[in-house]
Amino acid sequence: MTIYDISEKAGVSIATVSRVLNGSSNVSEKTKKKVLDVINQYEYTPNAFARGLGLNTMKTIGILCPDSSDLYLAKAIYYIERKLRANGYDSILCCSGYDLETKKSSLNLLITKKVDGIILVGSSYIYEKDTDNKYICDAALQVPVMLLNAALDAPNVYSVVSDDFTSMYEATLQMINSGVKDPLYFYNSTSYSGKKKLAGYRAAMESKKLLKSGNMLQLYQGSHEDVPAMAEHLSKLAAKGVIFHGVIASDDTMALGAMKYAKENGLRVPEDLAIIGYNNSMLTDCCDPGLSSIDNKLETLCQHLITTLMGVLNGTEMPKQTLFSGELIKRGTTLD
Amino acid sequence: MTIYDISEKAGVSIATVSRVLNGSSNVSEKTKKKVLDVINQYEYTPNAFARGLGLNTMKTIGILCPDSSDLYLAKAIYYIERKLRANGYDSILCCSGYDLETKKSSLNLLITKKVDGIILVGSSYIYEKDTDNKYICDAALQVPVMLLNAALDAPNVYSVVSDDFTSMYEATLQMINSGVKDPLYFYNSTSYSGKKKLAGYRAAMESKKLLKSGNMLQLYQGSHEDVPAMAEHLSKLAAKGVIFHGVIASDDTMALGAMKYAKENGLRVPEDLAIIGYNNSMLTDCCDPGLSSIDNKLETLCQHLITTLMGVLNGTEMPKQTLFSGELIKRGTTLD
DNA sequence: TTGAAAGCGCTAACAC
DNA sequence: GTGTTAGCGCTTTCAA
Repeated sequence: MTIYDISEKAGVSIATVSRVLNGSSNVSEKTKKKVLDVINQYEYTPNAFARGLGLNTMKTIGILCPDSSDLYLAKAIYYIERKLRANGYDSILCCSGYDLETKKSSLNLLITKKVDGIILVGSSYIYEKDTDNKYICDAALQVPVMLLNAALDAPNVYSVVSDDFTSMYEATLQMINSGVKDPLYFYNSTSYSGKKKLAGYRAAMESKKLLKSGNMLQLYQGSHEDVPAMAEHLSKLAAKGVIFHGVIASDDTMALGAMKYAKENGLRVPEDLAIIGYNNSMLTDCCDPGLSSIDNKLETLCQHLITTLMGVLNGTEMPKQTLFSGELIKRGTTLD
Repeated sequence: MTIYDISEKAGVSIATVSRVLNGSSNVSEKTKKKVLDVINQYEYTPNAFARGLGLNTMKTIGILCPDSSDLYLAKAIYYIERKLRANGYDSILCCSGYDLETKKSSLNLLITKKVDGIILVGSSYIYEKDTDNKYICDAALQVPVMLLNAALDAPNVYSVVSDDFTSMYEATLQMINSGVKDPLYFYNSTSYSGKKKLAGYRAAMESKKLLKSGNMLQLYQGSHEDVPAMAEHLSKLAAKGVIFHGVIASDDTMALGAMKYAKENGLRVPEDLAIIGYNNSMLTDCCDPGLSSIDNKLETLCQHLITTLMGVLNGTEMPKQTLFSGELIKRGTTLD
């Protein structure tokens, strides 16, 4: 069933059918009804490819993320997909992995598919070296590129980020002020946002003249989901004689690693070991006591990102970068 | 830049360019190189819409799931997306929610987009009443429909399921045999697979003549991620005088609810309360002791589902339904 | 208010 | 081994 069939059965031209289909005003009520009746009768739907070819768009946005099964990224994808759909856009999902090369090829693939815009989910897409970020600038030559939780100053690239520096800075201060003078920073990523968080911790510690040893900065490099391995990392550290009465983790999973370490070593939480996580995910309620964690307002970020993207696609001038602040949600793993 | 531009610059016809593009053998090495050089020089990529229009396919599969942020579904989507891509297919992700009406419209949307096949992720798409499943049969009139963890006997519908009945049956027996004579079944879904699990529990209990009260079947109806509410559900139950020394949960999150209940009520796990979860997710390592859980081989299921879909798309005869068995992974929350 | 016709960029059948 | 040409189904300008 094509537009020709409908036009024939309705006794009008294909142009008129097209007008009805696209809600053009220049059609008499009478013809409109006639056409609509035929369309409904035959349950006709226009061919999306032909329409795409004519309009040069299929109203589709490419979502690129390193790993859609990651708790945090999955949540982001969920929000983004829903909000895109509410704006009449579809989303092509593409998991790129964490390698620069596979990221590049995934991004190119998306471009090839003629998406109207691209959303890079997570901070891992931005690299330290400018030359490593060129692949994003290249993509932005074709379609607008949106960054969630990462920032890059380049034409046609828009960034929506959480103020990880300040969140971490304040969380660290709060822990120090509650009496923990030796909080350890436990992280697993040196991505764009990873660096901001680390800097926030450092700044807080240095403002109190408490950063005395590099041992307080612990980079865990195993699997992002392997809680026992995280716990073991801390156990080994303690066995080496490093002393800490608090852990500030770069995400909730890492914080659970600290929880497990505490349990295994007979430490009371928060009295012997205070813990703060990041992301305020469902994991915060999965342990006992509940995990204090930083809420970085993911849904707000996603909402804003989509709003910005829609504006850009409409040709409206939009802010190149937007920053939202986070908030520490206190549960049972912090003192005070 | 179109195929015409390339053909002109290379001094050949568009048919030849098309042949080179599609790896047709009937092109001399010399012309091939000539064309390829021009293509590379101008970084030409064919227009996907035009190709889609001609071939009537964009090699895209629609993935429908109720909630892509759900731990289990997110994992499934991840596997599916990767395996599709490995087979040269893209995926359009669409979150439908849990309502029948929104499921219907999401499914139709996907059809409208002319996807080559549709994957329904999770058992919530299948209803008790046959008439409620008609929307799936309708969709299957257009494109093959794959069901993950649900089954429906209809033309052009293919099902890949985990043997939840047997898994639950054996898990229950194992708990009974370890000495727990009053395990409670704690569930939150009456979906296709939810029913299978429940039936497995019942069968095991009845085989041992242990199912004495409906109180042993506890349906929790709150948020799927609200662990404290789950714990509270059990606390209230215990307060009412219902006695149980084991909990078999329909997923790991529910099991964590039981863990929290135990903690809050000073019960030792597994001595006073044995617990078994389902899905063998990352949550199993998020608590102390580690959660015993049923591994339903999600990656295997997904792999098989994609293989089947690819076969169907190639016109190969494929099994309409495939069943995989699960396995109880014992950790610290079970006796014996 | 309506219709005719020219693209949109590609594939594939057919001719040479 | 290569070129010609007829679609694929729609949108949109231009005439009427």
